[in-house]
Amino acid sequence: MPELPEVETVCRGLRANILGDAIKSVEVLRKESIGYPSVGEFERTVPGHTFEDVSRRGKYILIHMSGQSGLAVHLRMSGRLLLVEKKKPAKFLRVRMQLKSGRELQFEDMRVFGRIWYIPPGKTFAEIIPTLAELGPEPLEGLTGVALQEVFARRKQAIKSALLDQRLLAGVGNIYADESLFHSGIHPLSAAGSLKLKELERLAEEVKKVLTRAIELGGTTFSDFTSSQGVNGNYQHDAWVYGRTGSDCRICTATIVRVKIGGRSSHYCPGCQPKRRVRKGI
DNA sequence: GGCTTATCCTGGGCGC
DNA sequence: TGCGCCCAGGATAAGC
Repeated sequence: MPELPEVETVCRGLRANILGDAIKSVEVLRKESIGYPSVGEFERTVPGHTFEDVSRRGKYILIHMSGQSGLAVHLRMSGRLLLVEKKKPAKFLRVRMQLKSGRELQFEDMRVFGRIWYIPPGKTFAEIIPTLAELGPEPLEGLTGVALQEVFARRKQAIKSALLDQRLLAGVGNIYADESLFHSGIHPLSAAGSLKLKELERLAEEVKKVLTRAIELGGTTFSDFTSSQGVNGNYQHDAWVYGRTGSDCRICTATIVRVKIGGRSSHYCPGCQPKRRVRKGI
């Protein structure tokens, strides 16, 4: 499940390998994978552009190209952006871009939730993808407890749900939300707006630590994610609660529990994350 | 406006 | 072995 560390890992891989290369031709194998413009226009317009830079905003990969144009990619659930030397057939290949270097940039996506947008000259990424403008602060750009206090103010929803809301905080997904809450000792059902500044300061630090650690390890590979070179991440071996339902906590030996919060699986340790100001119901 | 729930999609796991 | 059901989850729309 690509979250900020996985997307950052892909961006770094692309930045190190595709700058200066150019797109020779494009083939869209699944029309749903193209967010903008139409498939026909995408295939006609994108070829000929040179890759100039790669950046990231939240979970969006932003590829800056020649002529003030760009490509935005969201991997969603199962998307993979792969740079391959040989044109090997991929089972879930949705979009393929042949590059002048002879390599191919492939977009694989088993569940077809991922999207690629072309950003035409004169337009900004946010003009084509309005949700980009609504994203919350970047966790790795100086996130503080005060900043969290501002975005969570008066919110009654569970802190777990609030952390997943990209308008409040960009880039955090299910895995790292669970891990950050565990390291902060905060119960996932705690009302977001009820947390004290001291708790939020610790949460801000743990979010940064967890994300930084995950980036160092190349992301998490539970099922679908690999880097742009097809290399699996290693964070899953570092997880303390995510995917450890029924296992003993490594700190207090209580049993890790899994509950549904906002329709998402949430993992926590009842010993290390005691209930306080917990919302009614799940 | 805030919050919850349903929907999209498909492979894998599980029970029968 | 094969079938059917459920689950995973990011983003968004719909509904309360």
